[in-house]
Order: sequence, then structure tokens, then C-alpha cells
Amino acid sequence: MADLIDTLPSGAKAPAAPQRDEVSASRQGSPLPEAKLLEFAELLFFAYRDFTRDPDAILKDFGFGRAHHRVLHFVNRHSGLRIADLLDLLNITKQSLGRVLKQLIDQGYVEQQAGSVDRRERLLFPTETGRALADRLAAPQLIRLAEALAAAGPGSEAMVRRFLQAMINVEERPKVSSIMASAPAPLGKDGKGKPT
Amino acid sequence: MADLIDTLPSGAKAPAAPQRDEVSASRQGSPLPEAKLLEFAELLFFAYRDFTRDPDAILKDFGFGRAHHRVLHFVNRHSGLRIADLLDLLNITKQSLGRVLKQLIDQGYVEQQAGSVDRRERLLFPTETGRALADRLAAPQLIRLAEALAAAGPGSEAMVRRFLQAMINVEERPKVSSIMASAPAPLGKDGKGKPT
DNA sequence: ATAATAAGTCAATATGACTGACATATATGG
DNA sequence: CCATATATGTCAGTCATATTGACTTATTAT
Repeated sequence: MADLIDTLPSGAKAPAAPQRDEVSASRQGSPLPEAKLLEFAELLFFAYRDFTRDPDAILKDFGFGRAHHRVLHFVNRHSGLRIADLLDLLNITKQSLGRVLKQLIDQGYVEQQAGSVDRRERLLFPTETGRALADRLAAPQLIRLAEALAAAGPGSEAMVRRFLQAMINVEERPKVSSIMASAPAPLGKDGKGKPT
Repeated sequence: MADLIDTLPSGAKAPAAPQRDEVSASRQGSPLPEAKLLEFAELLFFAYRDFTRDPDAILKDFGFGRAHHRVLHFVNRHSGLRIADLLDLLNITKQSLGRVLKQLIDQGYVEQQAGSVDRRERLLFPTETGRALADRLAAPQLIRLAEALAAAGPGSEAMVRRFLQAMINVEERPKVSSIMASAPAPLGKDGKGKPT
């Protein structure tokens, strides 16, 4: 209960005593007052809100929602992953995934294929159509990201990357690293490597 | 339809020709290939997923959802704003807002007060309880942000800020700036200044 | 054979969002 | 004073996404 409040109470407080692992946070110049951090929280809210806005609009034309986008994205970019991998990545339940995945399969955006070693597994691949839709959904987001990184200035790339990585839960980072490593070589259906 | 695909087609393409306003994106060192940008998209997804995880868990104990958090946050941090301001900021409909706002008011987290100049307006203020809950919800997020900025390294603050600002739709930026300017002076119920 | 695992499915429920219509209070302009 | 515009509140119906829990089927492993 009060633990969180105690950690960072409202009125006047230590601006955010690190207590996770990157205690390196303490060797920082200025103590980053709460007000400044709140601004970042708001900026992140607005940034993410607009980050999803363009693809959401496209999806509506297809009768899809954001959930379809997420599934299609991961199937496209990390093709060959299993249902279980997807569940783990998206942090949703089998039922939630089942519905959107079924729609994507029925409408020809995603294909299943029994695993060759373990035939219980259903490996997921995008169809040509699915790849095209995934690219189309990603396009405005990539433009936005490229512009934002440019606006942030030279060197922002590495810095923003570290920032975003550190925003991820510690225990999730290995999972994220592993899925990122399984990204396809620039082109094509290769890059299988189901994320272990 | 095809405009987005043409802008950033799938196979092999210009990595994201800027076309909004910060055309300054073009004077950048490396052209930021699509694969790298896709990594940022994934990182942002995971970062935001975990950014909302802690408060979501707390909210559940109160029978609230993320929508309540957003409303409570803005009411707390920019107290005295009007319903219309909130609708505009959150980009939701009056009905969606109405439900969560009603709950917050009925349960004593938010208070309404008729505007002194225009009594049709209902200015929103947090109660003491509301302030406490807002702080508690923000606490884990502020810790996370402080750690992430520390992990990103010195100077990351300004850079990440520029990045996030540039991620916001151009036409939304004035609105965001204005609401940020209306943040309360470090403490208390002052900082009214309803965001024009 | 038996147990464990991967996936698919069913039923019931909750939240947050939507559209569209309409009611009320207040303000503003003639 | 009256008509109209504005800010808010509310009703009814719908949809998308998510949940929990239980159960089935296919396949693998012991």
C-alpha cells in the first residue's frame, strides 16, 4: 500500500530514488525533480497516442483493430514464431489472441504451418498480402520515428534506444533482446529463428 | 490508399523520406534503414507496455482502469481544466469521458466547480484523496523514467524530450505545449490557468 | 500406457471506446 | 425579452479488446 507512496510521495520528496537495478541512476548530475519527470510521462503519453494513430486509421478500413496490427507485425517481422511466443510477447491471453489471429488467418493475412520437429507447434508466417498490410501499417510509424530521431539531433539514435530499453521491465529485457535478434535479414521470408 | 505504400514501400526503399515539417531530417548522417526504425517501433511498444503496467495493477485494486488514470492525472496536474479541455487532450468522446469522470466524482477523487466567469463550464479539481491516488499511480512511472533517463546517459534528458515532442502530431504540439505550460508550480492547488 | 505440452475452443464477463440523439443551463446578440 | 449558440450531461445501442476458467485434441515424452 503505502510503499509506493513512501517511495515517491507527493508533496516534497526525493525526486525518484532508484531502487531497481540501474542504481547507476544515482550518479546523475541534476536530481530530475518530479515535475520534470511528469512532463516526460505526459510527453510519452502523447507520443504513443499519435504513434498509433496512423495505423489505427488504416486498420479501420480493414475492419481490424490495434490487436491485429500487433499480431501481424510480430508474425511479419519474426516469422515462424509460435503461438506461445506471441502470447508471451503481447502479454495477452490465448482467447484474446485466438480471435484476432483467426481473423487474420481466415482473411488470408497469416498462415500456419505445423512445426517440423514438434508437430504440435503452429508456426506463423505472413502471406504476401499480410506482408503488404504490415508494411503499409508500419510506413507512417517509420516516417514518424525517422523524423523524431532527426529532430532529436545527431547521436539521438543510441541514446533514445538506451532510454527505451531501460523503460522495459528488467525481467522482460532478455525476451525482447531475443525477439529482436530474430528479426529477418533485411528482406524476405528467411530469418526464421523462432525466438527461443 | 496506395499513397502510404508509395511513401514507404516494403521491399527496398528509401528509408523514410521526411515529408512533414522537420525536413531537417534529411541532414542526417546515416539514412536510418527501415530495419533499424522497426526496432525502435518495437522498443516503443514494449516500453509503453511496461510504462503502463504498474499503474494498471494499482488501478485494478480500486476498480478503475487506465482511462481513470488519464483523467485523474490531467485533473491533478492541470487542475481547473474544463471538460472540453479534457476531451480535447484525451481525444475521446464525451460519453467515454463521462462514465469514468462520473465514477471519479462519485467516489470522491475529483470535484467539479462552476466557472466563475462562465458558469456553464465545470472546472475540475482533484480532492485530497484524488491527489494521493494520482501520486501513487505516478510514482512507479516516475521511478521508471528517472532510471531510464539515467541509463540513457548524461544529456539524454534534452534529447529524449526532443524525440518525444517530435513524435507528436504537428497540429497537436501547440495544444500539448499549452497544457504543459499550465502545470502547477511545484506544489499545491494553484496553477489553475485553464489551458486555453 | 500415461502424463505433459501446444494449441483450439466454449461460455460468460468487463472495460473502454464509439455514434447519434436529446435535455438542461447559461451566455450572447439583436 | 427572445432566439440562438455553447458547455455539459445523459440515454440507448454497439463494438473491440481483454479477462477467467474449463475443456478438447493432437502430439510428444516418460
